[in-house]
Amino acid sequence: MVKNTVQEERMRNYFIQATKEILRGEGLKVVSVRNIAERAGYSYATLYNYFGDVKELIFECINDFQEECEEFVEARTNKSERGISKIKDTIIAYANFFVQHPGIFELFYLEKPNDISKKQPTLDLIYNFLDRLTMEEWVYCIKNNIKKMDEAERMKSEIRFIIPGILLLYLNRRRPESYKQFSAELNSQLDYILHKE
Amino acid sequence: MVKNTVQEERMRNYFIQATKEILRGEGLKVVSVRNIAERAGYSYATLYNYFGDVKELIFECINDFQEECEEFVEARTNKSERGISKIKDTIIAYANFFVQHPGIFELFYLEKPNDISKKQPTLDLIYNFLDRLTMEEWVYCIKNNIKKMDEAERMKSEIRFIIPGILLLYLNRRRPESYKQFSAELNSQLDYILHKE
DNA sequence: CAATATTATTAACAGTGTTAATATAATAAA
DNA sequence: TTTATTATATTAACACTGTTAATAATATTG
Repeated sequence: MVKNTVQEERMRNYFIQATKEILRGEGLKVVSVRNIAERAGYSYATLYNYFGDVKELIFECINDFQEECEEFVEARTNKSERGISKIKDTIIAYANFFVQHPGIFELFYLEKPNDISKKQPTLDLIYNFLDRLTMEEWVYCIKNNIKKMDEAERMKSEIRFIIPGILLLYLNRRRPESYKQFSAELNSQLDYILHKE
Repeated sequence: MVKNTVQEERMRNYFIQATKEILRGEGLKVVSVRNIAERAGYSYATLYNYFGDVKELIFECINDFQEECEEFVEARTNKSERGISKIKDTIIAYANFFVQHPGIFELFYLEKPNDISKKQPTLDLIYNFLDRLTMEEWVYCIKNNIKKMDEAERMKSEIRFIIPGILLLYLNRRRPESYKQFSAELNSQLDYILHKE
């Protein structure tokens, strides 16, 4: 029984890895049951022995990608000056991760699960992801009297919405048109949000 | 030649109206070539005599829906107190339009055209839509020294990103979980953005 | 080794967008 | 008015999509 579960988990992982490869490379639009299965080395119907439907499989990738995103951000901010400066760098790194992997942005924010109620924990992870990435530094800021607690909360909630917003418009609507403009806009927004009052 | 163009425009409109009906009712996921054509009273292949592909047709609906949204907002704000108060009401009405028509939100912000370069004017319309809806009141605010020009610009650009962001998370990720919470969050964000400094 | 239970595969169904060949309708010329 | 031409609409077909049921292959147990 235990052994069975291990094998089952292994199989699930083959499909998850295959899906991740396609998502990272060609993007969400070329993710298909037959496509995934071929890359995993199995028939398309085999997939249904391990996942209820293809959306379930696709959403499984979110956890893995969050870890990758975390590493990506970590690698780009570990030398940042502590406090607001590091928070800003973290958010910029977070945004750049999605600019480099627009397919993952689609997965995180655009793709709808078949049964949204079943994916509540995953949706919560997405919603609170930036909070989690910056939490340590916010604590640092409050402890060192750089920001007050309610001030920090306000900024966090503003950032929670503005980052998906600016990414949505840039990645999905090409506004602003160039990365340079996007980057400048993001920088300006963050400076304003983080330094006011 | 002229007559021909008129008829052609009439035909295009049959398909556009059919598409709009489906979008408003069942949403983007049930929009299909055969579905649209049936509702328009034509065969599915006829559609391709008037539109290059189905995405082109779908994007044609954006103009019409913008007008509807404008009327929706107008009807809900014509008695608002002029100035910041009316700007806030306008933005809330704008958001509520999409809450009541999530399919139209998908169309405006989520759906990707086949050839994004061909849809630049439409994408610009979307990007500047809220600006257009609030422009008159911003002018009013500046003229009456309620806000300075650069202050107003900052607020406009903040709103440009935060509104799609909060709508994206609520409509696509069910965060926050209830409309009441969403509404409170939106209200709080707007108060903060519009009244600071 | 034989019987059973698991797991993987193929075939099929109902969809999707799109194109080419065909049928129908409207127009122009005789 | 009848014929020839052109424009428009329709059906058939192709290559996809997700999903399920029946079948084939494999592994496990008696």
